[in-house]
Amino acid sequence: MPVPRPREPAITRQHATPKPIDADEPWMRGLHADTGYLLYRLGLRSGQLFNTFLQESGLRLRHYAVLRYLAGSAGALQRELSTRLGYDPSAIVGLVDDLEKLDLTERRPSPDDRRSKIVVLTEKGRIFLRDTDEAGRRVTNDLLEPLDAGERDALHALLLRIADQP
Amino acid sequence: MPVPRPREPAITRQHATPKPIDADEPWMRGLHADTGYLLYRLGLRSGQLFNTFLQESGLRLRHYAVLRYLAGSAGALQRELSTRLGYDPSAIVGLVDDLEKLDLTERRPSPDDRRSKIVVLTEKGRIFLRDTDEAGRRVTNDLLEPLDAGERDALHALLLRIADQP
DNA sequence: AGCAATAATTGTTGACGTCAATAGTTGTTG
DNA sequence: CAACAACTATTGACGTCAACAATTATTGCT
Repeated sequence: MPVPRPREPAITRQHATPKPIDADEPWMRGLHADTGYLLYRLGLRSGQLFNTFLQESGLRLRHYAVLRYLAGSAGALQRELSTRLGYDPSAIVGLVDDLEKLDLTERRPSPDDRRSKIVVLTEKGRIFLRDTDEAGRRVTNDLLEPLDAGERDALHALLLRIADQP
Repeated sequence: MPVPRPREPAITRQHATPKPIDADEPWMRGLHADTGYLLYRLGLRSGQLFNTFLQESGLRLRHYAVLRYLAGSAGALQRELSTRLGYDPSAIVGLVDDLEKLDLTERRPSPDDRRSKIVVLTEKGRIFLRDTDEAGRRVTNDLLEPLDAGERDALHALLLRIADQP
């Protein structure tokens, strides 16, 4: 017996005035009319590319996110990783476990708070990041192939502005 | 007994020359140093935003993608949806099932091939797209808040160039 | 007629997000 | 200072969902 897949989909708003549909309205112009949705779609593609190049090392994008963050901060509480990367605290546990098993990171006790643990990159972790960085850049180059150098910089700058709001 | 979580992560490449690590190398500059990864991250955020506004109608982003695509093509084989949207054929089945249950789309038999089915937007589907379009634009406006109108256009143009490669 | 290729579909498996519960630790406050 | 609330990391359970393999019906090739 087929269980209903999402929890009972239903259209809430009903329209009193069923205006005629105009095929030239902006919302009718195909998949990529909206910047936000376009961004989502490209993000998917980028993520998939990164995943394929990462999988040869046995890690996934989530692990990479942790490593990447640690590269910029030289030590972070797990709590910090959770909030900054947007993963559940319980997810961080497993990720750091995996990284630790590979000697890419290390858990150190916090001096001022015995509850917290500080996750730091090991030397091996830094080497790993350096080595995979080239592969990552190749993926990005592939993705941004239609743009020239100046356009890529412009894009990066614009994206950074969007990313840097809390 | 704790089962190993991913299938045994392992670093393949080993380095013979352990060069010293320079903290100013580009790959050490934190999370958003790479455009591709930054794109992935923003895509995630954008997707989450879209999902929250969609969830009031019981649909998710994938459903929206199908509707959006159909809006631009006036009828598509499921196979076509699969390849163009990048979802597995088996995923399309469920998505179209859901949309059909809401009378937003309709499966019609293909005249020349009895294996294929043509998915088309119903009138209700078009109305749904029109109604949700405004909400979608609000989401995008929110996301692109730090950019002015000209910059948004520039960003959209750049992203389109990237998206329009096969 | 026989056989490979294709479209939609089903089933299965593993990852993932969410939520609740716990142990150890800290800070607060009555 | 003792009781209690808040917080950190962790574990466990549950439902959802996406990727992959296998199946069925149909088509095209030869």
